[in-house]
Amino acid sequence: MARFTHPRLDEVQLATLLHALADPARLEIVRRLDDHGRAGGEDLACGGAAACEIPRATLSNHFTILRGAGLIESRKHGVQVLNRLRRAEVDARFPRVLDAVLGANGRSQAV
Amino acid sequence: MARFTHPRLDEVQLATLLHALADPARLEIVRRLDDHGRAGGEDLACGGAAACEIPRATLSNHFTILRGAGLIESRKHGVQVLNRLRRAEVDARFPRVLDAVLGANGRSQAV
DNA sequence: CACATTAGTTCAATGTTTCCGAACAAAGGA
DNA sequence: TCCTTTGTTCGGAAACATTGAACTAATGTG
Repeated sequence: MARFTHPRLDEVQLATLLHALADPARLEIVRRLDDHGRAGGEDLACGGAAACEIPRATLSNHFTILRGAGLIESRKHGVQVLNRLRRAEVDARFPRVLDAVLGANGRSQAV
Repeated sequence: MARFTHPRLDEVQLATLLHALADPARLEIVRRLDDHGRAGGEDLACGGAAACEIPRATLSNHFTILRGAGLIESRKHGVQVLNRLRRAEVDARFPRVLDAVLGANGRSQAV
């Protein structure tokens, strides 16, 4: 189990970020991490950040993609892996994109 | 050659929109259509909206994806197909998303 | 300490998308 | 009529996503 690798955000392309967000499950994960972060909560484990119907192998893959896009940072903590949104860094690199994507269709509108 | 079908934007999911934007070639097409629209220009033919190195079959596919995401409207005009960005409709459905995506990495920053 | 449990990862098979050359179609010219 | 230009469609190869099963690592528990 290799340690996680997190890209610097200036290495991340816009298309990569958008691709990571272009999936309902991953969008949901990012939303939960964002909500959780705003509420001042601790980082979320993979299981807690996603809907439970998703198979674990698939989930693991989703988190890998989110990491690769610079969207989340993961660290091991006991049995679990805790994740947090790299909000500030993403905002600095792609201003307003996360706000728009999360806000535009946050909870107010039908998806 | 069937007539093009354009979805209503309330039928389009955020993930679908993001997926359509999550490709450098398509992002480039959308940027050009946007620039062109802002400049008050006529609609752009498929060929004119994209980098010429892309094979035509691939291009055609890109345009199909953009249409399916509600991002562009296409109409036949002689031999060519003219395209325009459905800016107002996309903005109404997903406020700020296009602005952020096009603006955040428009021409000022390195991609 | 041995054994079980829990949370994720890796592997491998399968399924789905994407890419693109080649053949095709339709609209104008020459 | 035949040629050219602009896209589309087809079909096979390549790339990517999904997921069950086997695995690993941390941490209980008897």
